[in-house]
Amino acid sequence: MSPDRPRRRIPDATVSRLPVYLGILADQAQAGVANISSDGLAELAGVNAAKVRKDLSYLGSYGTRGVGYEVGYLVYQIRRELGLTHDWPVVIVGAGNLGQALAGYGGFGDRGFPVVGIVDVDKSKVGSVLGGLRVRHIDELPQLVQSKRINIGVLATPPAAAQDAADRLVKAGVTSILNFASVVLTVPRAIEVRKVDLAVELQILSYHEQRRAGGAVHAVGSGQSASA
Amino acid sequence: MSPDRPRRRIPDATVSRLPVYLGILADQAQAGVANISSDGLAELAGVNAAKVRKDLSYLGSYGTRGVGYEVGYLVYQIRRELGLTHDWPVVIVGAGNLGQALAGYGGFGDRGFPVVGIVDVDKSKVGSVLGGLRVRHIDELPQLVQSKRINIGVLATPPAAAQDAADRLVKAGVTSILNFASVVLTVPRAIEVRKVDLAVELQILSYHEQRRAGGAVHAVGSGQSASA
DNA sequence: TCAACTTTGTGAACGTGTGCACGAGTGCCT
DNA sequence: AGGCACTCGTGCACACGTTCACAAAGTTGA
Repeated sequence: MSPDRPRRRIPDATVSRLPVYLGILADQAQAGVANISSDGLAELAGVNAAKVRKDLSYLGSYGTRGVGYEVGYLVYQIRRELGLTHDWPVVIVGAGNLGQALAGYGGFGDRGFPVVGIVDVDKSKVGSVLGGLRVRHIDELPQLVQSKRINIGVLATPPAAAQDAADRLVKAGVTSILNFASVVLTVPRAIEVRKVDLAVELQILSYHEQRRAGGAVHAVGSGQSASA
Repeated sequence: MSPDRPRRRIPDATVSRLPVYLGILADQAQAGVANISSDGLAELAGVNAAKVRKDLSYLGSYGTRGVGYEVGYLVYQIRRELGLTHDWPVVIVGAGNLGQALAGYGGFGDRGFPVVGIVDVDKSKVGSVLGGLRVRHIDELPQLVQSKRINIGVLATPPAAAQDAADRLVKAGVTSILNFASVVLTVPRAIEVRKVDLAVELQILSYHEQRRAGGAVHAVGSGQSASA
């Protein structure tokens, strides 16, 4: 089966949209929709239809001209390409405010990323239970990563501790890191890091607010008329 | 005041890096560093030096050739351009797992985005106190936004409730939304939305992991061979 | 003062991403 | 069967972002 190897490189921009398509398509499948056009999917995803077609063309997955794409098949193809055919266990480093919330957040396991461990340096936190998981000491990280075959680490420490935690994750054998700390990490080239920084996001919004205020002025005080 | 209007448009890519530079520069200032070269800043930010110079050139802020940039002045300029010369109060919608964590997370207020309100539809949650703030009912949103002059809303509801919450935020007068729900929001064009989606980030990491496992190999092998 | 050295600011080339426009299949209806 | 309506796949042009390379401008030291 699958004699064709869709081993082409997929552009980063496309990779970051595939999960969005996947979510929408899964919803549609749930709702009993069998087929969807690039136009329909584009509308639901808030993007251009041509972009959807081009994105999907990288999958080697074929739609049917005149009809559209078969939702189920597309879901399968995207899952396959994203490596979602099996679960990816993750470990959370940092059992503070954010770490606790992430551990308790159901959205991870549901999506194929079960949290199988949570560690912290602070020994006073070790032993407490979060989201059904006992917090362990960070020294147990290598053992944990090995035994549970963990590839992905979630970094939820304070900024000051982030680099050390990242080093430990890498040394333990993790190859991808999702970094919530407001810090630029230094890691070996082979390690994939994605940063989620709330402060940065807010500051970008602030930029636009400030620009709005300074730019299209003399609407300063009063309310905004909402449209549509 | 300010006879110079640096009113050029700043590219999106640059805007999203300015907060990173700002964080680093603030640290440097704290540490007593007076000047920094584009090279030095680039290294700390993990980017190319030419990029740093081009980014900073959009500020109209001038470095000194042969010396570099004055850290304090740069901090001031970036803060000014990002609109961080005053606080931006924010309201959190959704007092669930994530909303609670965000409310308790100190990083917001510290960075100039004090959480001045948190609301939820669920009346059983109304009245409880999170991070020193009483949870109010979402019906009080318009009043809250008006009285506290809130421009930025943080959406931390379950996916199903997100669009309704967004509509309410917009109607209440909020003009920027930070969306943590895994949903594509439909809002008036004038509203600025930024999405933070943990599931998407993890799926992107998964793609790279999967590629790592399948790519280097020529193990055309059937099904999925567990890797590593 | 002058020469050697450092570092900025930016023009130009290159690479990536986006969107249009249209040829080429596919299904439906007569 | 043939024509029509629909929708995919993609070549092409354009916009945006990144990086190089170098002149201009400054500093330092003799």
